[in-house]
Amino acid sequence: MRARMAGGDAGYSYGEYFADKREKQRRQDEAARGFASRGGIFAGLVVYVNGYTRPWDRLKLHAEIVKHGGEFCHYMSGKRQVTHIIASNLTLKKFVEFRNYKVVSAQWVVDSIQRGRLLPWQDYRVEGQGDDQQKLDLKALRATSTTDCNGPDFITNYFSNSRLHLLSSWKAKLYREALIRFQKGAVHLPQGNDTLTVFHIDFDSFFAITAYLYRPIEYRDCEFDKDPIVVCHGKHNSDIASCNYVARGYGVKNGMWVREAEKLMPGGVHLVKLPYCFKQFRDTSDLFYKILIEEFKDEFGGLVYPISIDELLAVIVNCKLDTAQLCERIRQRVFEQTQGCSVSIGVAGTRIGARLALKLAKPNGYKLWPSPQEDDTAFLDKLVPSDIPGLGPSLLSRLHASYPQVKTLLQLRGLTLKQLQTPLGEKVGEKTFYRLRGQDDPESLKLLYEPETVLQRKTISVDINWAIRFRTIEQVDTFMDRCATFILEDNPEVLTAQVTLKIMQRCADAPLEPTKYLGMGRCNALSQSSNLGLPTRDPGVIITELHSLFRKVNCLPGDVRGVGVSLSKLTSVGRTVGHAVGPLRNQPTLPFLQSTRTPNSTTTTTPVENSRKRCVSPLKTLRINEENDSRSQATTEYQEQFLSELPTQIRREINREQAIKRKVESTKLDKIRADAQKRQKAQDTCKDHFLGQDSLFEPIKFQGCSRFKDICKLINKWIDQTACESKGPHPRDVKLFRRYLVKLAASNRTHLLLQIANLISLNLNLKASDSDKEVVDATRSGLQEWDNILLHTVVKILNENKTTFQRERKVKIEFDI
DNA sequence: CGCTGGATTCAG
DNA sequence: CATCGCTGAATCCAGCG
Repeated sequence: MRARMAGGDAGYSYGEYFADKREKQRRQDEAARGFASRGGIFAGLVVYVNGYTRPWDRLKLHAEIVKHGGEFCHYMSGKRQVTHIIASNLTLKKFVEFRNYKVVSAQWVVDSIQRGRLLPWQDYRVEGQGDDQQKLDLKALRATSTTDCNGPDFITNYFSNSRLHLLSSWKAKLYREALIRFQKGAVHLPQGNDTLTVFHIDFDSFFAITAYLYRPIEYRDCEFDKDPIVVCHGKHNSDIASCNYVARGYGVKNGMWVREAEKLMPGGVHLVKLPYCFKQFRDTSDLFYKILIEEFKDEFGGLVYPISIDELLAVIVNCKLDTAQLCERIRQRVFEQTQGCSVSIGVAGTRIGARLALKLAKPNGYKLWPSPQEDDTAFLDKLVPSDIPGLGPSLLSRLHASYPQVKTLLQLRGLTLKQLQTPLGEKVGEKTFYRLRGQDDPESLKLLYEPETVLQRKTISVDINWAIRFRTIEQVDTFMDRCATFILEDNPEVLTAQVTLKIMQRCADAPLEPTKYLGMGRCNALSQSSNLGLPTRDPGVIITELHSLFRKVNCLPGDVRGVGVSLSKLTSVGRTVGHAVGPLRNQPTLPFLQSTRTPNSTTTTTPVENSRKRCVSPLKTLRINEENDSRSQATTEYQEQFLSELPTQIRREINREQAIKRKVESTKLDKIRADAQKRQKAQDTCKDHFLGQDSLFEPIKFQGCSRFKDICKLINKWIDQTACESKGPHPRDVKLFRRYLVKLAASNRTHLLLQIANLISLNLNLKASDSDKEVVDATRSGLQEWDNILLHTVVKILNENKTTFQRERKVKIEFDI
């Protein structure tokens, strides 16, 4: 509207006028650039000039940039992808506005043209100007940037820059894809008496070569075969993700800090530090697998098993081909199609043989391991103990402590099985014993013979141990919520029955800020887990559990340096066979734990499924209320919602056997009391960590228990005992229970209250569906009594504390969007 | 003795 | 400016009934 008024000519707006002007200018630039200078030093750059500049002004800059192949941009429109901004000085406001751009002085253009190549822009970076107060404000504004773990986008942003997350998540992806390939059938798996030829194929310094091939223009001068090259984020305490073989020649190793690597450089040798290029890592890996899966399988009938982003096993059953020739062919194809990445290959009749042969083949070669009949001592002699898979730094040091004289691999092979097992443990000792003899153990053969079992994930988790800094417990809670949400969104099909929280706690004597920027420093790893009883993917249930677990580990928020959330005892919400996440090992026999069918099919919905859905629902109801119209929701309506989910209405399922089992298992109330007293005694003598002076909360006791988990167990036992009797719970016990709940509410621990409500609801649902038709009458009053307690005591107290409850929930809801 | 939960170790 | 120290599995071990 404003544009139309301003423009003199009706129908020709400001926007259109400038669009025309820009287009005209672009055509002029194109012409000025001419044919000869196409591809000049600024090719691919789009430059914007902000304000007054020197030594060249805007006009001169425009002319020169265009002349040398760059594009000139007159306006910072959001759509245009400006790569560089030229300015002499910036107000802080502008600096903030341009913080995601490369802001350089005009001198950068002058010098680049003079030197005939694009100089590193970082050397000409322009900073913002302002007084200290302004700078302080600015600092606060940056603090909320991508390295603030309390920001909403932290996890995503962190992971998109983490090589280790790339490795893990990529492996998960490869496993999923391979699982589908194997489940599709039509794959001829090896049989017990087949002869295998195993090809272990691996890129030579994958990240380094890829980062080199796709390096930014300012690094164009380095050479992969001459210069020591590493991939890293920073310049001092940054991990080296990958280094080329030239760097390895100077003693550089993956995982080393850049500062250490620099120290290894002889005088005059410059260590080239390339930035990551995550997209190309992924694309190159995709291409690698594509080449091997399609071409290799189609031509030679090979099976492909994933190992990692840059590594795989290819297996041919009863192979009659020339393996050396095959290796050359594979290597050549990968090299050509990736335009410069070399892979090495180890070949053997066993996995371990192929693995060891690969060690000898690297870099840029292939090696055939001798057959079992041949002598392998010459091969083993070229390897070192750390080349044996499974022997890492810790176990090697244990070995060294036990046998200081044993240095070489052959000496290691000289040890007996017993001698290996003493320092390494029974299993690892045995595996090592066989590996030293070129033999596979059943464990590692499982991937080849039963891939579906191995490729199936049994736990899923998120771990973040960098940039973790909290001040308040609310921040910890929020962060755990985000972790849980991240996992659930990443695994849309899974249900979990166990959640584990791992906290990295700063060692008491470790400095508040470690050497590494935002690193975790020296820490204790603390973990706690909790069984949920029934598989669920309700964020509310999982989040509440995590809050409770964090309080249990008893770590001050300020000392948290890492957070890990892990879900285990997984099942699938799955529909049919062939799903990525299927039912897993040792499934409990309760009908609830079996995968359900498509939920919206009314004709096939059984009472069992009904009750399962209801089991998880009370919390959901609460959530929906809160999210939709929490303010206007009347208490009565709120209770009605809850009431509609109560088990009395679904007490239709007949399961005599389970009802009997439960009765047999249920214990006497006296025994429960005795247990509680015993625990009380134990607590009086031995100070529980939860009761320590540093405890975040004053402990609240119920029946002599203060640990929330014990209390939950106690409540379950109490229900087990009294719900199936005609009398129901004793009024005095109910009174005590009520008193406990009120205390919980009064101390703002609404999440625990919620957990108890959920726990009782789950238990009652279970009872209701277990009840035999004949005992319904006898059990009705006990169950009804418990329904009453749930509704009129637990939920009532929840309602009375809705304000705190909402405050607590509100934080969570933000992340559910 | 077998089971469970927590800690440690490794690989890539 | 730093900097992006993940994740799943196997194993071990203490404590329990």
